[in-house]
Amino acid sequence: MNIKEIAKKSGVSITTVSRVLNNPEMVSGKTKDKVLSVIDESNFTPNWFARNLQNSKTNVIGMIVPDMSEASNMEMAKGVGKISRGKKNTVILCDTDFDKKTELEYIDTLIDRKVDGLILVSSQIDRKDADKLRQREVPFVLIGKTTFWEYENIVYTNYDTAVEEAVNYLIETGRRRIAMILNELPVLNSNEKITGFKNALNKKMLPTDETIIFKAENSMEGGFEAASKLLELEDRPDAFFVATDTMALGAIERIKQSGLTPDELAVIGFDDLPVGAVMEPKLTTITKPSYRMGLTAARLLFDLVEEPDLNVEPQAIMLQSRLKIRKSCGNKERLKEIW
Amino acid sequence: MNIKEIAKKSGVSITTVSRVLNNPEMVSGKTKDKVLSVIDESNFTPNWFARNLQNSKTNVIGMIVPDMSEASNMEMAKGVGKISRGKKNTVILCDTDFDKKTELEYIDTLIDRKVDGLILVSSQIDRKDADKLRQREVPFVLIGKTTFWEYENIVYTNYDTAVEEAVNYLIETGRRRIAMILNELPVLNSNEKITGFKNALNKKMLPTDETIIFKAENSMEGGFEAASKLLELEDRPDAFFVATDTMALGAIERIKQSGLTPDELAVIGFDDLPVGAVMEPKLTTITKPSYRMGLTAARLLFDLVEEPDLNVEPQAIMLQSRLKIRKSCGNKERLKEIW
DNA sequence: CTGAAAGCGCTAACAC
DNA sequence: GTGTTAGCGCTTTCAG
Repeated sequence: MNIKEIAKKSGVSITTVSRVLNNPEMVSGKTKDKVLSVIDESNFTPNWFARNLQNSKTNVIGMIVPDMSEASNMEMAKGVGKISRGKKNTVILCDTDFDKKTELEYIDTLIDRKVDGLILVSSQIDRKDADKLRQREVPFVLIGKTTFWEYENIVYTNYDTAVEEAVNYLIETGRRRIAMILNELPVLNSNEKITGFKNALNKKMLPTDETIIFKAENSMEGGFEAASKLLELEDRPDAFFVATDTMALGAIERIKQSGLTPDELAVIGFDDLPVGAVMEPKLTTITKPSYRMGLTAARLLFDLVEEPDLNVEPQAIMLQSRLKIRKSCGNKERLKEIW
Repeated sequence: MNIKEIAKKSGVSITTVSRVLNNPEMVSGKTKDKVLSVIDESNFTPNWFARNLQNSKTNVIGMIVPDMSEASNMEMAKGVGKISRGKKNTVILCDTDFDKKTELEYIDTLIDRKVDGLILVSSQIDRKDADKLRQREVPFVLIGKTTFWEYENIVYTNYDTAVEEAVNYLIETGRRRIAMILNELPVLNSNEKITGFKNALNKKMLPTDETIIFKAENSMEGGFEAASKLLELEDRPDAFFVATDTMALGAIERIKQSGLTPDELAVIGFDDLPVGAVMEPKLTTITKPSYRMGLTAARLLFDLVEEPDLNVEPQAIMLQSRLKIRKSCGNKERLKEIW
């Protein structure tokens, strides 16, 4: 079923059918109705490829994430999907498994597919890659900072200051030897967390002890093992800042085995996984507005797609992460806990 | 940059260029090298739409899931992505938010986009929809049973007998009044779990008490509230079978508040979320091979895509779910616990 | 308001 | 081995 047959059945030219589809206001009421009814009963939809051969928009956007099994990435994807659906767009979602080469390959494939725009989450591309991307004239929006984010369209959250706030809280509630358990990937995100961590210590004139900053795999096992090593230290820390809730779950499990209480050893995580609210002790964590970051990034992208000439300054939009204090830090007396 | 320019630069016809791209064995070594080098330095990639206008394969498959934030769905997606990537295919992933209308819309859009095949997870389509789909000649594979799965290509797991096994375990360890907390969505999956539940009771000649089968929203809050109501019953159950781990987390939180121990009130969940292994008490649950289901479904789909004429009988592939016993059921003496 | 005709970039008969 | 040419299904000038 193609436009030609529709034209024949309706007794008009293919041009007219095409216009009914694309510029209905140019067609008289009667012919329009006739053509529409024929289209309807033949249940015809125009060939997408033929259409796009003429180089209009494809109504497809690409989204690349490092890991689909990370809940926060999928929250973002839901946000993006929400907006896209409203715009009658589809989203191609790709998972790079944290591999930069894979990311670049996906970008190529997607551009081949002539996606109208790209959303890159925790991207590993560098400035050169970004410049190349710009030459290809595909608008793109980053979620999460990259090495060169200053003049890009980007939606990010304040990993650094959020961590700083958390560590600050630990210090203010009397902790003096604070260890960090850090996810290795994505690198940048991890670096930012370190920065926040050190800033907090510096500002309070506390020494930074690099030997109690542990890198670990972002899994419960990773957290468990890192915690094990930290607990065996002679000069045992009195608090852990753990850079992801997933690792924090493992760390807490290990701490429970050791018999230490939150008052003896505080733990703060990062991500606000739902489970943190029901575990024992409930996990103090940092909550990040993933879904809203997805919404925001998609809206920004569609602005770029729809008005490519507007040529506004690149937008850097920061959405706030914030500390959620729960029992895993002890201090019952000063605790207003939130589910 | 198009094939014509490449042809001119290489001093050959466009046909030859096309052949270098698609049937290199038909071209002599020298011309091939020449053309390839030109292609390379012009960094040209053939227009995907023009190519697909001739109706070959698009190398894109569609995958539709009810909810991207469900971990098991994303495990499946990872499995599908793994296989697709090996086949140089891309995957369009869509989230229906459990809405049948949305699912049908996505199916239409994807077919419009001429995807080579479709993977439908926990699909809500009925036999009529499936027949329509078949008329459109797009191969599809279901993951998880539908209302009419008998003669379809499908990868599923034994929700019913897995639940039966779990409930059986409860009975054999002395539980007599077993309540069920059930996710409402996806409906079919939920129905199967009920079947397994009732079968277990029937086979042991225990009465089924419909008043202690509670439907709940699949969230921790849903589980928490259902558990609350169940705990207030005069004739309090001595075990909960909770149809998802997420709800089980909420239920256990509520039970802990009540002070009851696993020996007084056993809980079994379903899904084997990683967190179940570190919570207190560790959650007895049913583990489902999501990733492998994704792999298997994708392999099956590509078989259909690559050999559409083979016309083999539809394949129904069952991958086994199994019970993982941990402390949330009490019975310390008979427990071999697994992380 | 409508139609004829020229492409869009590529593939695939069909010749040579 | 290579080139000529006719489409694929649609949009878009350009003429009526």
